[in-house]
Amino acid sequence: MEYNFKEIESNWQKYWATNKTFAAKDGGDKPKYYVLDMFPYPSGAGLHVGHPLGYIASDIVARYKRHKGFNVLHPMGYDSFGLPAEQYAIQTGQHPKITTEQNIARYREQLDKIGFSFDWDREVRTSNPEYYKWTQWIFIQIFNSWYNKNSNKAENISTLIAEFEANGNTKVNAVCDEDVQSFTAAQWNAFSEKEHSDILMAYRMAYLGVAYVNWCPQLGTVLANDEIKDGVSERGGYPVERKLMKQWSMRITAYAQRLLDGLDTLDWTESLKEAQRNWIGKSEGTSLRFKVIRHPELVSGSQEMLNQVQHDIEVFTTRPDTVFGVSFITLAPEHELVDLLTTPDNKAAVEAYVTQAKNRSERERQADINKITGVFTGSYVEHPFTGKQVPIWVGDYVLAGYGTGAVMAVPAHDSRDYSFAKHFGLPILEVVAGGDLEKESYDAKEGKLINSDFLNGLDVKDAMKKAIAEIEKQGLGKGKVNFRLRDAVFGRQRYWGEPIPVYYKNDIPYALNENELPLVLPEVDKYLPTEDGEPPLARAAASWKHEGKYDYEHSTMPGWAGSSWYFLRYMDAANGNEFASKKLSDYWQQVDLYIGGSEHATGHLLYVRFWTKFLKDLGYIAIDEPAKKLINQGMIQGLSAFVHRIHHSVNYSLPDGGRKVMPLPSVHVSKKHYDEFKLNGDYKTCSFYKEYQNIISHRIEELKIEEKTEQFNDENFSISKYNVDVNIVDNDVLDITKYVASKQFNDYKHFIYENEKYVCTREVEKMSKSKYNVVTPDDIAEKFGSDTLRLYEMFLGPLEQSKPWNTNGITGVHGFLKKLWKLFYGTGTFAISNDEPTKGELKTLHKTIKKITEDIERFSFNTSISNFMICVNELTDAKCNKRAILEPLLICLSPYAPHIAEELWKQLGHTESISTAAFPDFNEAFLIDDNVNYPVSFNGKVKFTLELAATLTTQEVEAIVRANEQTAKYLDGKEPKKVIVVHKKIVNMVV
RNA sequence: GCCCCGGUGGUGGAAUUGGUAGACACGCAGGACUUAAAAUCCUGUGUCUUCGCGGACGUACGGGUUCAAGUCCCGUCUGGGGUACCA
Repeated sequence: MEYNFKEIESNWQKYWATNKTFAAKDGGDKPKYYVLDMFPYPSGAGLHVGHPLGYIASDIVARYKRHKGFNVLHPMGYDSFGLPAEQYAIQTGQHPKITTEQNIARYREQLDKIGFSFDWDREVRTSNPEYYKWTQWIFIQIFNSWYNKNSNKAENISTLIAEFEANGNTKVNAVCDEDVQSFTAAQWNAFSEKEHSDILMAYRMAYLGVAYVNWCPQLGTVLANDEIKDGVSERGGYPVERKLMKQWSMRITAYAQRLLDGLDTLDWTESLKEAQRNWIGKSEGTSLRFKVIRHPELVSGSQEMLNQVQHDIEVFTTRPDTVFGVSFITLAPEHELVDLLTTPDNKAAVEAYVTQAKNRSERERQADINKITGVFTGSYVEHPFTGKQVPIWVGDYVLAGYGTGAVMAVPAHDSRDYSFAKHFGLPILEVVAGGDLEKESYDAKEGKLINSDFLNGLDVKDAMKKAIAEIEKQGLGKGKVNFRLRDAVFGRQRYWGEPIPVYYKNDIPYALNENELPLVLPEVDKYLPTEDGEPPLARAAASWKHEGKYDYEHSTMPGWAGSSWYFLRYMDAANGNEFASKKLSDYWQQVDLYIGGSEHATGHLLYVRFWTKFLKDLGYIAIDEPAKKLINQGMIQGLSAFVHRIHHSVNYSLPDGGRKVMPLPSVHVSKKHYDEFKLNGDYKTCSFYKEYQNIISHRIEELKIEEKTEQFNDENFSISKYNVDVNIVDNDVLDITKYVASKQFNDYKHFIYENEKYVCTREVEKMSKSKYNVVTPDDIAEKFGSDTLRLYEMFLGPLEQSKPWNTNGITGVHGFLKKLWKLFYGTGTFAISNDEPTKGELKTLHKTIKKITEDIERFSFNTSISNFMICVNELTDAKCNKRAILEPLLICLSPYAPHIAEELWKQLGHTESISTAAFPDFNEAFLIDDNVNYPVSFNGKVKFTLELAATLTTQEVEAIVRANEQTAKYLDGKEPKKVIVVHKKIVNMVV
């Protein structure tokens, strides 16, 4: 019987689904293991061959762990809210729910074909009200929380209110807005409800606040920093501008330090942890206040202005050691003191500058990042140590949102300050020796301090300590830590997302009660903003109001809301009373292995860690990191194929004196000819010229007859390349029949071959429809079967590495499966022997068990495929069809190629799925060799090998090698200086 | 600019702890079977040199440590990814 993969695979897929073979048990004696793939967004294009790469790897681990006696949780679901479905809805008017369902159905069909061992009973969809009910519930918990710096935890807001009622806010140590006023208990108790709400808002972990946001007009929504790439939106590539807006945000910054510290406990790749560290961006330094010098013209102003001018300018610096090098202060254009400090002479210039700077979009700002702009305010501060006057400038290289929005500029030791100073001719004061300030600033944190009063002679490190001590002693500021991480904007002005469970009564936002959840996404007539710019939810029917009268919040949650806790829902997917019961989340704990793309480094993977820590703080779960181990699978790029077509026309004279240009028949040339032409440029000297001439000469002869002319000149010759569908290219060779049959290329039927084949050129590009280089898993499964697809995707190379999809080697793995099949069906019918295996056969088997186990444990799937091949090659050579060998081998193979393994397992007489079989134990005894093949080298270069008994001691080995006749040849009569014998490894003689 | 990860035959890649570089697979060449093709099987295949035995070279480049380096150290080049006025 032939290896009929189609029948085998569809049979077993049905069997697994019917018997719920891979349903996880919520408890039991077995240890648990949780393998998770990153949540897919079901896009309209379906899966291409790159998507399943990680799923195959995680499936191998899941199946392997089952064999190893673990209770495995391996679920799958869909992150089904999102922009593409909504954009499509706007264009077509079709409800995003419908598109989403269609896309999910297509995904499911494709996933099922690959034979994954998912527990589909636990499937979740973020757009499902039973799911987003709990996303909303978590939002409410976050809304009802504040961050207590004393306990270093999020706590219920009631503990904060109790504190306010007892002591006001003077003793509270909380993460909150910068500008909270202090109040006493008496004041608090006298405040109105609105005032209470406003004050609490400054402390809530989910809060409504005014902030600069990234506004994307084309998408009609705000975006988070991680949703913007190169100044344009990640989805769609539209421009983004800065806009001051009232927005729901999450106080993720409260967790900055814990998010940073937690990384050290995680088994994630270093590059991913680095990316998060950079994104969190911790920097240690000090705050420092500069006293503003009263400018006579400003002093004569109003009393109010006078009071405000007495404000100090506070800066944040990581280089307090360079304080004597300060030669000016720069404020961000948005800095609140800019107006007040600007003298009348400078008013016009400053106002113009500030307006222009504020209106610049993110993209413009990035485009002329090297353009230095700024303006002088006319005011000065006093240097805290020297008492000298230091001018105050405004410059947009200073960011309003970071630190205090003001910097002390030390041009000698900061490259940005340096450029600014050079451009505007400001002084550059050297305070750390070692640089050449004519050329550039000296930013390195090493060297001795000079020109710095009490810091002179100190190293940078010591100077920093001393400077901070002095600043603190004089009350000018204090040591401080700053993070680059910003609070996460949580509202989106879009339709297709979770409604934020909040309503407004008398302009005060209230969270819904838990028993009012879910707040179901209402129907709307159009998926666009309203005429006055309100989000689409404002289009909902007039009855969509809380208690029939109060407006609900009109913005929806961002894409990352639903994916920030989905790993918990899988633990208890059907629970209608809780997001997940404590009992089950205690049982499943955290994800043991998480596989997904590195593009989520600073988005999803940061948010999910944030929510996990939050839920832990409130005692809902026991763990504070979502995933212990994480692997980033590499991207699979497309490998485009090109054909090369000659464009050739001749320009000739007609007998009547006129001229005419006539194109010649278009001819395809194979890769070799194209390369040759590219190299020498003159087609007439190329090797294909003769053949080409044969093709076109007919046409030229015809022209001669038609037009009665012989004068051809001004030839125009070029070769261009065209994308050709990669699915009709096999090992770079074009299937001419299919190519000619394809509509697009119908007209060009002339080919110049090489070795009777048409060879395409190839290039690595992104996989996309327009480049004709998309390969779907369906195509491969159809042609070779899913087991081949699974093996081949793994065989391609290390999981983490990015690589182009190239089917050149796929026949190799397919051949391997056929060869395996032949071990059982060597004679044409199923034949298996119950004989005792030989020593050699046992060695082959146990070598394989050992390698496969090691390979899976270190996620090196490509090498395990090679090891299987070696094993089957050896067993084929030994003509081995013994049950004692083949049965354990099938179990080893079943995580990789489950369908064929199940089928042969059944043929062997088993009635239960192979997935229930225990992984074979490896026995060292079968691997011990009697002999060792010692390579003998001279000066490190191997010259010959000697097969010696393994029991020999190093001394004995040395004696034998010395006595060997070949050794004498290489020693040439000399005594070796030294002989190194590494037991069972190598012999090296130094001559 | 800064940070991270790479660079090994014609190709994908292997070499897990410093111990025979190139496993396995593709491709290519030759052969067997076949009327023929497909499929299958066998042999060879890093480069240079030699009729052959053999010899020399060889893991981006230049140095170093070591009996021994793809592997460790220093410097350079180069590809990919992340990030960017974050004070």
